Amino acid sequence: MPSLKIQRLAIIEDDKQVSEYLAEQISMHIDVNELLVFENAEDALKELSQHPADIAMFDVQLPGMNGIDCIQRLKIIHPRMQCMVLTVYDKPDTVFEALKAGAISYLLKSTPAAKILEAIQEVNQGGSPISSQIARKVIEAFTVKEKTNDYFQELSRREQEMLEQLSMGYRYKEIAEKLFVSIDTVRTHIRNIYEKLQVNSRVEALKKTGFL
Amino acid sequence: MPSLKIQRLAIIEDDKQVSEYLAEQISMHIDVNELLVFENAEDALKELSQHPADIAMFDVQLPGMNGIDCIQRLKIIHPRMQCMVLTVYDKPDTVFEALKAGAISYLLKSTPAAKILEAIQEVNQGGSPISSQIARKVIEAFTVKEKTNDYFQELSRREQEMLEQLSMGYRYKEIAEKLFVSIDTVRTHIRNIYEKLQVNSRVEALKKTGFL
DNA sequence: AACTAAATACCCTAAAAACGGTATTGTAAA
DNA sequence: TTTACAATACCGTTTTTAGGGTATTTAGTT
Repeated sequence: MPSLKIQRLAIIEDDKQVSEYLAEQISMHIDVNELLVFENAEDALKELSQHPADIAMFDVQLPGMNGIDCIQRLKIIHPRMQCMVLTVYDKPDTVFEALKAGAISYLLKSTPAAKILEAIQEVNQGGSPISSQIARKVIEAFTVKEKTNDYFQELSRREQEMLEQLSMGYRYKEIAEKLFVSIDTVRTHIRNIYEKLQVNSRVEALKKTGFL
Repeated sequence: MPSLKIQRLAIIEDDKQVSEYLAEQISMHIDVNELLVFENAEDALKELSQHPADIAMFDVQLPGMNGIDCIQRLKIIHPRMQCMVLTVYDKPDTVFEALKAGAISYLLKSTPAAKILEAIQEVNQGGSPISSQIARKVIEAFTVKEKTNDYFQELSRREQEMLEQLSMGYRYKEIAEKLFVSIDTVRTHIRNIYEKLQVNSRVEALKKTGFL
């Protein structure tokens, strides 16, 4: 793997043994200009808000603010900062929270050092290394989520058109004009859509059919 | 990694060079009882429907039926069969189709042999190895909730929360209850959101902030 | 100390959406 | 041919949203 240079890399980890070992391994094997180590999320947030790192590796459990909340805040300010999570927690909730917060990599601490170094390189090259146990959880959640789009198929052609118009933010009156029907026809179609989808508002209908 | 025994492993690949090389590598390094090689999806489907494998590795592009359709059919009959995809395609659509069909692993053919062998072991142990480039696409699709949208950033923290609630399909009354404020407060926030975003309906607001 | 933005809350009105029933026409399937 | 459904349309009523104005409190900034 070609080792691209990394400008600034940050480690946020309260266990000094871990952070020191990581820092040592990283500086030995990876070409990093600046290597920052923070012992808590607050310090990291303060510094990285001002001067973002290219890559930041977070522990989840930290004294005070946890790593995930810290990622969330930092990603708002610096969306291009690549945040990795390195933790002992493999609970699905924690994983999804981290990914939702903007983490691009999720590794378990049981991962051998060589793999972690490899993962840093992969992140630097636009990859998204995830422990395979974690990946399974993500995929399982993903497949469940994607299946719901069958609802759209159950609607009639005209109903699908109506829903598309709704997704574009038009009002009943506007839809009626665009599709050359009366406003009551639009009403009826949408009522039937809600009935079929078992919802009672536009946003719910759009959610259920995958528009949202 | 402890090498658990694999009873039946199948390779579905039309390029004989690839399949022979894979078979050789696998039989050299992994403890497999039966190693089956199929040159097309039809043959694999016929045999594996009757006698499923523990793990099956599919190429996507095959003469006749493609690997993904084959996985889909097989997973209906044998849900516990672990299907891996090994392909040159990293198009998001192909990846999602494969995962939706029930594939539990998605690797690029550029992956070195050692990694592929490792991946087989991981699948055998309940993991879900995915090339890190692929993982990024999955994660990005999974976290469509990218709040890096400029308009979204212009809103205050509370306004962002309100918008999130709207995106979940809640009514003002429900939002008020959930966030422990009066319905009038919700109204005011949403009025201010519309003002800032220059829109005049929920769906427009959700579109503009990237929720839709 | 004055200013500002954010969060809270109340008032009112008009427009839009949701929910209900019913009916006609055409077309396609049983 | 009867049934079923899709698409059209009209009649209601109630609830929800959108819009406007105004005001208080708190926290942060100048």
